[in-house]
Amino acid sequence: MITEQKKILIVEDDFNFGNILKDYLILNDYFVVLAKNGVEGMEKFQNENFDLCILDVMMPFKDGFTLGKEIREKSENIPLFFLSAKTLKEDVLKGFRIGADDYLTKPFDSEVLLAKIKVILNRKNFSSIPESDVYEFEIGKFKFNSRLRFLTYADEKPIKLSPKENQLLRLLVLHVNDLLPREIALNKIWRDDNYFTSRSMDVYIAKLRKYLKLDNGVEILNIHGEGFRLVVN
Amino acid sequence: MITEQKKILIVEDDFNFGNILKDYLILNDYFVVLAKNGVEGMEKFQNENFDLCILDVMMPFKDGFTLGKEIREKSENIPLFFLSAKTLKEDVLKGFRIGADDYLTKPFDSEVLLAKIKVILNRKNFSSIPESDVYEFEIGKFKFNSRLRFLTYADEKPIKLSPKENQLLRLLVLHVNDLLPREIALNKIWRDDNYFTSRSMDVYIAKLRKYLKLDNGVEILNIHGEGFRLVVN
DNA sequence: AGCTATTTTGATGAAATATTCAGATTACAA
DNA sequence: TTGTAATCTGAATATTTCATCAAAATAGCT
Repeated sequence: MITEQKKILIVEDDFNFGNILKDYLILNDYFVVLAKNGVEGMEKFQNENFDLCILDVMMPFKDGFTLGKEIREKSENIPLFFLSAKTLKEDVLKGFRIGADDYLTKPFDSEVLLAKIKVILNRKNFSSIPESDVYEFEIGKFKFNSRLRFLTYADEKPIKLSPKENQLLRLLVLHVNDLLPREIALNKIWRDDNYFTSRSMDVYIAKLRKYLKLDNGVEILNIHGEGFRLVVN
Repeated sequence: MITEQKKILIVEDDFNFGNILKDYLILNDYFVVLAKNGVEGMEKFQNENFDLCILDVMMPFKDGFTLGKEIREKSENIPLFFLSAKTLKEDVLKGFRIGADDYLTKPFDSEVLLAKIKVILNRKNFSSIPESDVYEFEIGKFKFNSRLRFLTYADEKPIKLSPKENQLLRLLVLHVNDLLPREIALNKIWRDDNYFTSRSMDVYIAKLRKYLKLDNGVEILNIHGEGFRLVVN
């Protein structure tokens, strides 16, 4: 499925509990990053792009509330759950005042947590239909629709692109006439940069070249050791 | 105050409890309507426009789950809370499966409920998007009424659609000629995205295709790995 | 309760897509 | 020029996703 896994940050100092939770969410098809304290949590949050954060409240050095507040300052919309053994009303309310979307008291049922995660991620999804995303391009005499995955030459009938072909062509177009570094493409499309993914990418470059041959003002050049370049004139 | 009061529907058969809750929310600047059973609740829901529904689960005649399901059929997006003394995991999960946004077990703290209400009503984009209540469509030579669940080809006698067929066709029409991502359809109609719901959706696509075959200017195309596309020319 | 319509589940095969491999060719650097 | 690494591309293989059918389960109705 091309629909990307949602990425969840868990910050939890209890190693065991954190890992169980992590495994459970992974099992349910989420991409999970586990940080074992507030400092590390903030670091990960800054460097990666998450769809949801789950924070333990009681942690040494930097507690969950403080971390939550910092996260809210950086991102006012990211869904935020607190986990805590503190069931005191005052703590719960504090969590919400900070901007939590929910506050789960330990022990909680993992399936219930999962249900809540789904609810909130779906809501976010629907509200932000990325209408602003560009998905129609011109490449010489081609028209390229990366949403419908069509590549159309003049009045010919559209060529259907596979997801990978489509993603790769889209990246090339976004860098048109400029270098698209191998590394970037591999990490974005294959989420990994190794010998095999690199070979795979070569195969897709070959396929795209075949399609683009229709217009000889368009070609994909290789920049040895660097990446590829889509040139249009 | 510039921001209009949000309108909340409470359905609760316990007269005392219902009124206390109502007064508390009014005190906190919400406009509140209290219905004392499921039937009355549905009636109010149909005739007025609410921003949030809070349903007691255990009620005579029509229980909260049933009511919740009916409300969800009418409105995919309206926030829905269940209140219940039933703390059993299975009940909670059932609530979420119906499409609840939260499930509060009695006794609960009113301030916590208030906090949760605020969170959900403040969620960006959500309070104000008027739900599309269009229900008459043309699909090539077909007329499609998603309220009556009829699909009519020219002057033939109308085909009755089942609820799921109807919902799916409606989503397709709303995205006509454009991609309807699997994920979106599954989350909206089945409230879950997994292997089995996905198989189920395929079955319904097949059914719809069979109906739509009458007009060969209309078809449902698959975009591999992405979703479906209703094309009309 | 018993009947009917609807929905889910599971299996199977087909189609589409992705990866891997092998043998060439090309680019680069010493 | 010569050796090595990088790239190219066709073809074989593997994997994922989709279509279809029929049985089982569920929900709705009288």
